[in-house]
Amino acid sequence: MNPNSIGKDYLDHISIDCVIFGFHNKSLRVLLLKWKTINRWALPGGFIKKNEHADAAAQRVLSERTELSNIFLRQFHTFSDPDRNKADGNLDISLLPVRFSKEAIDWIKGRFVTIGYFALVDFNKVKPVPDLFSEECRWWELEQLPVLLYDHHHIVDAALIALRDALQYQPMGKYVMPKKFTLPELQKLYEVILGKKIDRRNFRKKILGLNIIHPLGETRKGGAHRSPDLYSFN
Amino acid sequence: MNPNSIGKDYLDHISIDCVIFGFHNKSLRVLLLKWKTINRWALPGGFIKKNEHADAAAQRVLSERTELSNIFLRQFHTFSDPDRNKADGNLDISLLPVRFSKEAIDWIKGRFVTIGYFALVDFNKVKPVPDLFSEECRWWELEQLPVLLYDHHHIVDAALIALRDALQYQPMGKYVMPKKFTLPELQKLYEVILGKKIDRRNFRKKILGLNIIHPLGETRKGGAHRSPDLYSFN
DNA sequence: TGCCTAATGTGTAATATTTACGCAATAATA
DNA sequence: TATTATTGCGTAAATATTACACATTAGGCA
Repeated sequence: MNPNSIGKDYLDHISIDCVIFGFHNKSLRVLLLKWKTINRWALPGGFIKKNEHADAAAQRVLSERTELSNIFLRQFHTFSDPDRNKADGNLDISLLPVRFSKEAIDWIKGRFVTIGYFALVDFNKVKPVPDLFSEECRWWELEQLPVLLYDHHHIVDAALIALRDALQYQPMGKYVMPKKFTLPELQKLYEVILGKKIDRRNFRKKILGLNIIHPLGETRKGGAHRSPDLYSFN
Repeated sequence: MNPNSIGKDYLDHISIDCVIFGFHNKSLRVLLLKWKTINRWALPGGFIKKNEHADAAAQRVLSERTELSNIFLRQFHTFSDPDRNKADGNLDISLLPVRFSKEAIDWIKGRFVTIGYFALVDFNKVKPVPDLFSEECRWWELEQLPVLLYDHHHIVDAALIALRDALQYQPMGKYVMPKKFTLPELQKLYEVILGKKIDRRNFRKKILGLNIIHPLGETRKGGAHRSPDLYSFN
């Protein structure tokens, strides 16, 4: 994003925000940005070009932050509380990057209706990249998020609920699991998303019955006990 | 809405559109507006005031069109195709109401990202009221919609899918059925929303098991055969 | 080397939910 | 009063979900 394009090339008062989910070490994570100067963590987001689809804008933000393309992306809700950017009362966005013009700063400080998306990515393939507003981009465990900018924590909560609902219909493990994985690993993913324990044996039966994964004939070595079989999505 | 407030009191490039569902004579219906001059039917919609929540804007539009308050309302998707208002290539919005200023007409002709809501109302309680752009407001059977403005037909389709999904989780008959109704009537509602036939006896078992309705001890007279019992939602 | 431990793979039984369908009761019509 | 079509009520079959027993395996350790 070009600092000079702020407030000119984009639609006014509309933004998109992405809750990017990854899975690593048995825990669900989201990719966050640390905003400059104000030192607050926030969701990756951006604006919509005057002739751009919001989905395209989200996909653009996603590729910029992760260096991935063709990411699983789904719009889940639009947040329009007129005071949603005032949740942080003591926060002055104008302290942000100095290279913005006064007009651009006024533009950014205005009200934004934001379209929320959630994305699913392979944790191992992501190369986190900060944007113009941020100095750092990294994964956070969903269970241990820092204080977030504005209403972003609320957006994350809503995204998780949307993901949970979606998982009932559509098996989306494909987008978050690495190429090779074990059934216990996949089960853990389901457990953290659904927020409940699942019986090993029933889970196996269910997933294998869906015919969406196949065994590779290999096992994951190195564990303390019996080596679990490795699978891949079809 | 005051014609002079167009393009001034509202957020630019953002609108809301409502798919208002009603149920009458065994069929699902939506409330549509016939736009002046261009004579095309469209969804009731409106703009968001500069300090207004989109939900409030939708509720406002809803009460204006139906003369009802406290309507069941749910946001389901935001439509952002930059060309969505160009689907009607030969349509010139500027032919619309003469009392708008040139600025207002330019504003309206611009791109709009629209937040889609669906609403459930009691058909019998609605008094359809046209808005500033329209000369008529009336119900249309979902199965026999006319050609709609822009991408509104697509919005209706998406709303129906959202309603269908929601009905699985939450019994929403309460909002569309009249105070007194029979089980076969309620069943028909489910059938038209879900798009499939349901077994009478299983439907009865399921609904009664939910403990959301109670018999009134009366029956609906006048039918050609056995009079069905009347129920109300709790 | 061989036992212990804990996790995985496989199977089966119990339970709950969904689906299918038979039959009696009833109200208008002829 | 018989006919007909629809409603109310009940039961059985099929399917899906849940619970749980037991054998297999790999590393740890004596």
